[in-house]
Amino acid sequence: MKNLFKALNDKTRREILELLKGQDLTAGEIAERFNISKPSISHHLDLLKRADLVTSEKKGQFVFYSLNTTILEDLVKWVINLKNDENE
Amino acid sequence: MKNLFKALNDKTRREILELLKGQDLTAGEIAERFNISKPSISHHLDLLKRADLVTSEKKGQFVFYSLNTTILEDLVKWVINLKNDENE
DNA sequence: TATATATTTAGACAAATATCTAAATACTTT
DNA sequence: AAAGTATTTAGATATTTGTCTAAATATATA
Repeated sequence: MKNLFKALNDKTRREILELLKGQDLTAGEIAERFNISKPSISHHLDLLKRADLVTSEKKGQFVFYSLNTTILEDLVKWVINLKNDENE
Repeated sequence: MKNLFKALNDKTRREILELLKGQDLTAGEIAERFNISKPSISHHLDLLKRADLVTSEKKGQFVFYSLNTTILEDLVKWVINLKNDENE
């Protein structure tokens, strides 16, 4: 959970996730969408990967990134637990 | 959303929310549960309040804090949106 | 093989963050 | 009114974080 909350606590990273919602993209394609250097984007992608929010696959010289939403189930569970037990 | 993600990105603050799940507590009672100074806890409570995750009410010299989970609905919506549109 | 393209790694730096102690503020009690 | 309790505010400091440029690595192509 620690890595998950950390990864989500950045606007750029959240926007990357939203970009990947529609399609898989290469690191370069992702970087194009932001006014941020490629190394910085690479760093954000690394954090997203550590949080298991994205997966990556190398194809030739490109690295394709994909959204992985299964991990978000844990977040929803955490929230629901907080809401449900509130009045017990 | 910015304040919400920020507030949740800290173990102590998440634990404060879990404490408040069962009952309202004063700032001092919350501080007792952690090996952290009262001013630091006060600061955490301030961040939680800014994120609208807790509300506070002064009663005499005490300040009671309560959990507010309604704001978490926004978080769940954000997650669900990310999950749902994934393959459209 | 040499050069170009894609991406990551390394190192530096400024800004943000979590923590502390000391002091200020607010309320209660003697 | 003075002293005690509860909480917050202020200011300092070490750590973490987001960003950059330069360099390294990996793959493709001429």
